[in-house]
Amino acid sequence: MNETTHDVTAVRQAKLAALRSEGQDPFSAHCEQSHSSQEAKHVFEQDPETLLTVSVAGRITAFRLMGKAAFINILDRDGTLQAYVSADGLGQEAYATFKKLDIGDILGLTGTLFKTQAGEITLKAQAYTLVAKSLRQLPEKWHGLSDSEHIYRQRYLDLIVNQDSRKRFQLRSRILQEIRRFLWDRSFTEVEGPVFQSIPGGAAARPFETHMHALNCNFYLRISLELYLKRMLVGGFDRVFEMGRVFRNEGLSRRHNPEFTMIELYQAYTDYRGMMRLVYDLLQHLCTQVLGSTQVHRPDGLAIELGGTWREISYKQAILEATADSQWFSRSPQEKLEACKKLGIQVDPKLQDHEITHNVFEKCIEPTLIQPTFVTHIPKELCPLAKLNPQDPSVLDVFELCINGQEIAPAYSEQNDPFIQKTMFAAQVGEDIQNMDQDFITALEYGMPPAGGMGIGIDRLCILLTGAANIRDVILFPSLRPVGGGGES
RNA sequence: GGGUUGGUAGCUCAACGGCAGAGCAGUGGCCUUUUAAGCCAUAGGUUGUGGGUUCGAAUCCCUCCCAACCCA
Repeated sequence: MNETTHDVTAVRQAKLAALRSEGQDPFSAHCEQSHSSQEAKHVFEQDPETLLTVSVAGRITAFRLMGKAAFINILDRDGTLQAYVSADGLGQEAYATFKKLDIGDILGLTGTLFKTQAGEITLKAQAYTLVAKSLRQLPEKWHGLSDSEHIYRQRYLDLIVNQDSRKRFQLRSRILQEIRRFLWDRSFTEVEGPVFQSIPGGAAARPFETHMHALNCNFYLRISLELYLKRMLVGGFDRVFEMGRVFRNEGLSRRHNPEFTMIELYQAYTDYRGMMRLVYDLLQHLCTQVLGSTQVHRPDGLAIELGGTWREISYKQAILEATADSQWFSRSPQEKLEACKKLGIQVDPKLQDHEITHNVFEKCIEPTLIQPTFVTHIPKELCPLAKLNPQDPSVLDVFELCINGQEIAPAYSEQNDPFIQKTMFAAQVGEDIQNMDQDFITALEYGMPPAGGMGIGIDRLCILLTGAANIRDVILFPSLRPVGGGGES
């Protein structure tokens, strides 16, 4: 190398050019992978005597060169494998070329397995193929990447060098897999509703708007999965679920990303009580199948126990306890606002009566619900899609499952009376009658079976189960402002 | 939207008004059981951006950009 040795990219491009001039393809398409790193270790442990030839492939993450031999670490989908590469094994000529490889290059390696003096299962290389020359320098091996912006913008680097991150996203995939398996085992059908909706229903949230040229009209991105899954109930799919992305054009925070993943499921001929059992069983399934434990730990070390019996409390009871006021629900809005001040929470005085109470729930109660808690029977004003409780028609036959100070899963006895549903919608949309999903009412008029329904925030569930501190730690590519501050102000 | 903190070599971090440094990575050597390999040598900087104060600015002040945390 010459005067440009300080520029790593230039050095590597020179190496690339040298390989090409020798007639080698630095991006060879051919590479055999008979075993992953962990599979290779496993077969060796099963039978250390037989000299089995294996082919592994992956990225060089460490290069320890010692004259006529070198140890390298190869990173692949399930971990790392050490390889021992020597002039003896490869031949003088191939070894001379091998020595010029870099950390970051992707290789295929073929050889036999052995155990080093230090006891590590290692591949003794007989041949290698360079399949991708890396032209850029990887982040440091020991500290990895720690700059959060860098981690989110170039997640691929985070995944290469930060093993915690790699494991967390593998765990997320396992969680999704086991949720599906759990529901498939209970005869649920997975379906897919529309992302573009002319009336974004099923929740109260500010939607994203977009224009569809083919139909020359505006659509919203869905904010919930609910109304189309209920149409599936009408259509006779009496156990359905959808797991997918929903979009809410609201704030970003430690707990919110504008696009996030939800699962919603609907089971006919049951109710919110059935959903309680289902979500409990689901969490037990995830604990045993994915975590191997019913206990999870937050970043601050606090333990959350997901086994055993979960606490259940009614919304009203929770409010009475939090406010220490047995007459709370007969107080005037002014009295409630005064009480909120004493509780130390800021509440917008323009809010309606039930919204003031709900502020108490969100700010004083929900954050304290660390261990799993079913909060049942929320006031009817908070949701238009659930059935009223027959004994107390001011509340709904619903629960919100709270864990880790967050709402993880709301579930309802679903409203299937088209007259009540229409009244509830009308109260919600007020004058904006065109914002009512009339086709949904029509569907209910054909008859929807009684059903229990539930939504689970997958990202929050992953935060809980992986012990993550931030929603961005469980979303591969979280929403960020484009580099250079693109877009309007 | 408000407040706080941060942005320095490829990465992780020092320097906090007076010559911009270290470790790893890189480059050139030595080294056939290492594993944050080791030893010797060596290159690498428009200190996020634009302005200001100053004899002198990475450092102090202001604008803007990006991010994190807290609050709304």
